[in-house]
Formats: sequence, structure tokens, C-alpha cells
Amino acid sequence: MLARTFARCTPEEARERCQQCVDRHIALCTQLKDTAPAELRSIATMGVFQPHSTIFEQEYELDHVFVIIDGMVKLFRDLADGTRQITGFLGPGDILGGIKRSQGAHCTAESITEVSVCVFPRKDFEHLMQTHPSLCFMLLFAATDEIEAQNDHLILLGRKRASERLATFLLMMNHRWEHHQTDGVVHLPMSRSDIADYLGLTIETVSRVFARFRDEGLIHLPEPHVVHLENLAALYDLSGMEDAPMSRTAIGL
Amino acid sequence: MLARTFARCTPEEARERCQQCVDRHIALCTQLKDTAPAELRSIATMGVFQPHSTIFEQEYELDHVFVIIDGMVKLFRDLADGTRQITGFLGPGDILGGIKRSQGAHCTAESITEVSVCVFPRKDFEHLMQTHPSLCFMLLFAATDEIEAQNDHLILLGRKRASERLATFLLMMNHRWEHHQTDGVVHLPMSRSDIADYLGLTIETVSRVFARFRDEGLIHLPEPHVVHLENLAALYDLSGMEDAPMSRTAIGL
DNA sequence: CGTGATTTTGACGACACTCAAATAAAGTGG
DNA sequence: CCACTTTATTTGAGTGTCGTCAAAATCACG
Repeated sequence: MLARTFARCTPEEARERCQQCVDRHIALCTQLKDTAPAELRSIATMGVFQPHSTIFEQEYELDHVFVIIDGMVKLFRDLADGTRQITGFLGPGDILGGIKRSQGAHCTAESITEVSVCVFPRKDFEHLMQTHPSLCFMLLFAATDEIEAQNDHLILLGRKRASERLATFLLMMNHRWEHHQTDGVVHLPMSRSDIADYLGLTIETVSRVFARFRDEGLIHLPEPHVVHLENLAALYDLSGMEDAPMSRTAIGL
Repeated sequence: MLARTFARCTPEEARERCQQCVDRHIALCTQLKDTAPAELRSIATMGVFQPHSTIFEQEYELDHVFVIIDGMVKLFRDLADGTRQITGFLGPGDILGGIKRSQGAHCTAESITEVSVCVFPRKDFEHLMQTHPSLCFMLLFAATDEIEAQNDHLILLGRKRASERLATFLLMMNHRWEHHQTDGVVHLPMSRSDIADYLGLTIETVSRVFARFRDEGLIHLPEPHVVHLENLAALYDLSGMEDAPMSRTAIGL
């Protein structure tokens, strides 16, 4: 099942991608000390997922740990009544997979764009966690950061109106992963349907709020997947956030 | 600030409570091996919070780790517009406090009932985490369990109707913490307002759904804080859950 | 038993959902 | 490169669920 969508890189490609990742300080191995980075690299392989391919699926066994090097992934759960809740969007540096108690995946992970990943066998990764406390410690802090991020998402779904939700979303997309200032120009690789499922709304409502923001001069929409944030102050005001969220490593399980 | 609401136990009381906790296998120290339990106990003190007292407050420094021995705590964030989102209810065995990267608390924690806790200074606790990988590992798994639980809460807020939310809530309250068969009789120590803020609804809507459940014979309400679940099958059906959620140690930050 | 807080019930309105159609974008084959 | 199909997005009209405002009933507490 994995092999269908997942293409392993050739050794040369792998070496190059790994070096790029290290240079840009993307993945967790760049933040560890001593022999940990080398040991991680020794159990790693690299691969690429085509757009819209399943990385893992809810309820199915989860025997890899992935670190995203490039591209964007959505995490979601499909419900019995046919609806879907997207629980997060993951990008470069974020961790995906088997760091958990149970065997099975809790969510489905699907690539939105082409996604290149660093892949670790779960068993080997767990072994490294136990022999390198610094790795375990780092993951624990990443996990608690994730809990706080989920809290913010919870608040968005529980207590914000549609316009507040979209404003929050646009600001989040503006601040995460972009290391340099693309200031105010946000590319949204996901569909309106994905945005709706993330924000707990329908596509129609999302589209209408986009239109309202455009008419009010808050944003410019040259094409559906490109947004220029023209009035950051107003968007912050709507979102209810006081400042940009802290940078972090997200975790998808 | 802490001293105002927090009463430390006398040594005798502390010893007795600690023993009860160990006997009932509540707290994390009962799940560790080697010298870890003893070392944890050596840095621990015990205390009691009166009902409706603040354990810690969002944005304020967080320099303790608490393990709840008895009672119920609510975790919430107050928003700029005066609304509130409760992110979780915590009970015996659950962990509360400074296991995180940043200094400040992300949420406010407030006791609902009288709450007795085991208290660890944050610095000492972190030191133990670094010297005892098994403790760190256990906390990481608790944290990933918490992430999955937050995902379920996310789905509730994003994709469920009022009646589905309340059904899910009642089943959750029926299954967590109660080590055994109080079957179908659930005590809800929190107010309707707390339930509403947890479910992303208003008190009026919560009250109306309670009334509808009562009229439809799904529950019996001898008093507002006691619910008899008369038709578990129908409640499960409404909630969208297939079976009882796994037991876990919750974490509040 | 009386006072204040909590919970319940009622009437009404608004925000977002549903259903439906039009428009725009993306993919396909000649 | 261009017609054609398919998919995605936008826009419109009407409905429903839940929120708001208000008052009654019940509960907790001194």
C-alpha cells in the first residue's frame, strides 16, 4: 500500500536533499547534539509522495515516522456521517507518524502538494528515543507545543464566527513555515473544501467570507489559491490574536 | 498568589494520601520503575484546593507540576470578547502544569470540587525527566494520547450538532476516571455554564438538549448534577462513537 | 424562610447550512 | 493551441439550528 504512492529517492538525490535540509535547519536532527544526528541519519531513507496521495490512513497500522522536508500535508478524520474534520496542515520540519502508544493511526495523512520526506522505521526510531534522552525530551516539548496549538484550534471551532476563523487561518498560513518575509503574500495549496473542513464550515461559507474580505479591502485575490493580505491590522483584530503564534514543530499521529 | 487558595497537608495527612494514591494506582509514580518513584516522592508535597480556586492562570508563570489525586479541575481560556472555551476536565491521575517549553501557562486551571494534589517543583521535576528516560518516555506517550483526545474534541466542536455533543460528553463523563461500574449513573460536578463552554454552546442550548434527552427517555435527571443514562445504545448512536474511549492520563498546560 | 444564584422554559432573530445554478479553472484529446 | 469535459469556486435564495433576550422556576445557602 505504501509502495504505490511512495517513491524512494536514489542515493544521490537522498544525499542532496538531506544536505539541503540540514543547511536550512528544517528537521529535528539539526537540533540534536552528539551522535544523535548521525544515528538518525543512519536509519533514515528519503522519499517523495505525489500530490493527493495517502501517507497513512486512520485505523491502519503505523510503522514509520516521517519528517517533512518539503511540501504540505493535511491531517484529517472522516466521520461516519460522511463529514470530515481536518485537524492540521503540516509542512517542512513537521513530524508525522508512529510516535505514540497505540499501533494504529488516529488520523489520515494525505499530501496536498508533492511532499518529500525523511523516513524512519518506527522500531528503530523508538529505540533511538530510549537511548537518546535529548531526542525524547525534544519530542516531548514538541508534543506539548502541539497540545497548545490544538487548544487554539479548539477555541477557533468552539467560540469564533466564520470571519474570525478565516482571519485566524490566513494569519496562521502567513506565519508558519515561511522563514523569510514573503510579507502578506500567502499561497494556499489546499482547496476551499480543505479550508472549510479545517475551520468547521462549508465551502460556500468560506467562499463568501473570502469575497467579503476582498470587497472590504482586507485581502486581494488574484487567483483562488493566492491571497495578498492588504490589512494585517484588521485581520489581527478579527482573529482575536494579539501577536504572531510561536514557531514550533507540529506532530501528526 | 498560590498560597491564598492552596493548603499544604500536614506530614501525616500527606503520608496517608500518598499511600491511598499508590494503593489505587492513580498517579504516574505508580507506573515507574527503579528509583524513580522514590525520587519523585522525595521532591513531592501534598496539598488541597478548595472548590472554585485558581490553580494557575493563563499567561502567568508556571513553576509547579501537579498530579491530581482527587477531585475535578477545569482547564479553560478566557477570550478578549468575554467568551470562554473550556479545553478539558481533569480528574484523578491527570497531570497539570509546567511540562512545557515556555514559562507561562497557556490555560487557566480552576478546581470545580475540592481537589487534592501531589505537587512537584518544576525545576526538580524537569531534572528528574532528564535523569530518568522512562519518566520522559511515559510523559511523551501521555502527551501524544492527549493530542489524540484533543483531536476528538476538535471533531466534536467542528462537526457535531448540539445533541451529538452532549451525548458525547455524557459518555465521556461516564467512562473516564470511574474505575468501575457506577453503571449509567453519572455525577456532573460542573455547572451548565461549564458544560456549555466545553461543548461550544450556550447554557440555554445545553439545558434544552438535556430536557429533550429526558423527554425522549435517553436519560433521567433526578437533579441537575446527576444523570442516569437510560439508553446507552441511543447515546452512542448519537455521539458517533463506536466504543468507549481508551483510558489515558490527561495533561493540562 | 428569604435571598441570590443557577437552571429551565419561551419567543424571536441571525448566522451559517442546504439546495441549486452560474461562473471560472484545470485537465484531455485532437 | 484550441474546443471540450470535468472539477473547483463563486453566487443566490430559502431554511434551520442555535444564539440572544427575557422571564419563570428551581436550587443553594445563610
